[in-house]
Amino acid sequence: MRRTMTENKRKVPSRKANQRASEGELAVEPKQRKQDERTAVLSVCFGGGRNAEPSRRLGEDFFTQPCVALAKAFLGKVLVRRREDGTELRGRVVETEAYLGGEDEASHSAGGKRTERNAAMFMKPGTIYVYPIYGVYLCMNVSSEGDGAAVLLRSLEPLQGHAVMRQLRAARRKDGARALKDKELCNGPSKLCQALDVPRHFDRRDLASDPEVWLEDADVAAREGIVVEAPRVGVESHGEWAKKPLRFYIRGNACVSVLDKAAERRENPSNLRCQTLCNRTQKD
DNA sequence: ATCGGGATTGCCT
DNA sequence: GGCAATCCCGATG
Repeated sequence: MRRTMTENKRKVPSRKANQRASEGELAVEPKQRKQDERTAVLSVCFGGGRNAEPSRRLGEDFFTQPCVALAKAFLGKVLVRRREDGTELRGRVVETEAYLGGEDEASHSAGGKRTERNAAMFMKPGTIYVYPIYGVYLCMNVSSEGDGAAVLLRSLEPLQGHAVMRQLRAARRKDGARALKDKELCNGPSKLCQALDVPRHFDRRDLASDPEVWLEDADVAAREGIVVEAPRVGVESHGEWAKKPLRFYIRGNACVSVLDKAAERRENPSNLRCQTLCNRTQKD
């Protein structure tokens, strides 16, 4: 079998490692847990901490809006992952991309193309679309209004569960590699899937009603003027659609995966800075 | 059955 | 900042 021959040589995580990472065998060391709790307290302070509220979960109505509007609306909201042991992992969405379907050549659903893989893109708004990329990684999208349209989640600012996230991410890295900084835990579409333990089989689930993953409203919303609009990442080969500003991120947030300085200057020449939770609590 | 490319990441220079 | 790793999916014959 070819796989067993190459298994040992791989630098990228083996299938076994992936499985391990998603089964939650990883113990959290006491030291890290302590740090985790401290950060969680910070989040509550800065975030407003209205925990008494019945539920901040966003429902179907939220997801039922046009793709670009939803991609922007996602910014500042909090993605929550509840694992089997009850652990809740939280991250603020700081970077998204809109994939419109139809005319959008960079979309998996370009030209209305519908396959087994991308079926979730055509399902009701709020449906999760998880697909594998480059053989080893996953990306998570959420269906919006519009046929075949979906929003790619690109980056999160970790808010709760840093230690678990770090474990999940480290499981796929070289032994002895340096520990990841907080801002590196979820600063990429596949990194956030690893850190929040979002598995492939979440594909076609409903973000509005699923018990293991949901989206929460937050007190710190992305305000007008702090959202940068830039071309999407990694779609270079898709002609004029590659240039359209369909990527959105929170200006100044340290957890954004790829900055576009030119776009930032274009939108606000005065070099405005936005301090968000991430910047204040990141130590690097 | 086979083939080509990809909404990425991590490691090395 | 370059580039290899790695394999699934969809297209094609």
